Amino acid sequence: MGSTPVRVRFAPSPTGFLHVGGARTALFNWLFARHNKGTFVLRVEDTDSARYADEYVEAVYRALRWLKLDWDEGPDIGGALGPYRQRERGAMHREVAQKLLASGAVYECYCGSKKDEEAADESENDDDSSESAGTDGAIERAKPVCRCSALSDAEKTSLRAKGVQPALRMRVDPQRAVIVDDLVRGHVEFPAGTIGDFVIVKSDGGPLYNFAAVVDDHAMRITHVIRGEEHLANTPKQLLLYEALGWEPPLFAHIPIILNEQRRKLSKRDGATFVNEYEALGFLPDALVNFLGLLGWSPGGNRELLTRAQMLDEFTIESVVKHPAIFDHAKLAWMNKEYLKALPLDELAERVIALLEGRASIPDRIDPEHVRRVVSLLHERAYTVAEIVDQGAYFFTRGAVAPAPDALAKYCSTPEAAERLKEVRAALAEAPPDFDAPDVENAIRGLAQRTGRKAAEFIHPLRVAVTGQAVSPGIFEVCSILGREVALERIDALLARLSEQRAVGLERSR
RNA sequence: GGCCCCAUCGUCUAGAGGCCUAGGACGCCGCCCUCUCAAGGCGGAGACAGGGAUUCGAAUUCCCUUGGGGCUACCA
Repeated sequence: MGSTPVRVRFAPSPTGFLHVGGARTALFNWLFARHNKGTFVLRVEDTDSARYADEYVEAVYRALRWLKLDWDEGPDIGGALGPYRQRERGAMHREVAQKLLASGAVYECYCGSKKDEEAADESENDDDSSESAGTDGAIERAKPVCRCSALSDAEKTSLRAKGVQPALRMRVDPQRAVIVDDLVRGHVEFPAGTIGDFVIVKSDGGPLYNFAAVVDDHAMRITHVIRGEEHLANTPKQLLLYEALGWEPPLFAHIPIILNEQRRKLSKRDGATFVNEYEALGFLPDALVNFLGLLGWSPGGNRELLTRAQMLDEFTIESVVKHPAIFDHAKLAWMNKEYLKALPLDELAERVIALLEGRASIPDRIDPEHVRRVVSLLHERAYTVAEIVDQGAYFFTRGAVAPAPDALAKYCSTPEAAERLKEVRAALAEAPPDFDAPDVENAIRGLAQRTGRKAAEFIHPLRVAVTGQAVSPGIFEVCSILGREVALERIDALLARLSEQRAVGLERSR
């Protein structure tokens, strides 16, 4: 088909942990590359020294690896078109900048940063507010015109003598228009007048995003730039650069942004937003990938649960939707639950143990065989691995459990409940030595039959006794897994507590 | 403010002029099962933002309005 092999890149800026939005962008790039048998490049955009932190580069690798999105070229593994860390590409950036300066496409600008300007502004004027509208003063403020393009050589040298270092500014013809033919958005036209002469190299010599991205994408022979929609407005600037350089631009695909429940760009305040947080909460990477893949893309039809292979097989840019998507935690949770249910018990048990072992105080009952049995009961009741650990806390320790107040109130508030519990205790004490689930069941059902009561009358207090909670998996299995010794011990503990409470209650009512 | 993008159930989406009295999934509600909770089964409520135009026919095309979002840095 296409004569040129596909090359795409994911170019995160390591100023924080990998965001789910970034992960989704990485995923789409990866899917596109793999679907087209192309190359997936990882490039680290670390030119903003103010915000960049080295540890975050590692965090990005880690998150990507956890998601199993493998890259073919990158800072860690190298590649023919490196280096893949933007700050190591300074020489090339400078060279291209010089070329642009020599051709007259850019000019030196001595205005100083906008920040300085604003600071100066604030100290003077203000308060002429609204009424100056309509005059061209208002227009000028909206899009300040830089006059440096008209500076004479003499003026430049004198400025430089004063120690003013110039930035490099792109000359943009305000009359023209720039057209972006986007793979997902179609034909988009930008009046260049609204772009203005933009800076490509800071006065300290550092390249700016739009410039560095163009130079690097070209050098790395990127064929398709797949990135978030927030970059759509940057694209005309980059296209202008390609044009000035005489380079053929890549194809662009701007994928919809991910919003929070408030319809805002996802931010830290929206609960978990970083990939590593999902890892820590016990989400499964395949589930996250499945969920993220369906945010802004659909294979068509009614399928929801897709394997990586299926996604990879069917992914096309054309089927990416245009509208933003809200990150729905409830649906992710459901999806994770589905993956949890499908996960082999051994593997789930390993994950549970890993989580348990990471706890400050490691519980005393986490041998693999035992955990496997526990997990077989809990794996279809929990949304995350972390939930299994929490819900099953009473399984991982031999000691007594503190009953939850609501459970106590619901099932153990009457003297009858204590009576039933005593009877259960006796019945369980006499159950067959294997103490497997049917043994427990027979013991309790038999007891119910003998006494003419409903099994539930025995089961509920028993559940509170052995789990401390009003809800749990089937009680017969729970007791069996816990073992007779632990079960009886916990029943005794509750019984003791109940009679104590009763004594206090009588005391009070006196 | 300016420029740009977007617009189907609460949410993710299917839908590329008649197949749509708009389908699926999550969530929600009810019933069944049942020792509680899940799981499972069955059923239910729930959307084409509004207005024009084109057409025999519009969720699907065009225009306007409204609404939402993004960008507007010597950040990326």
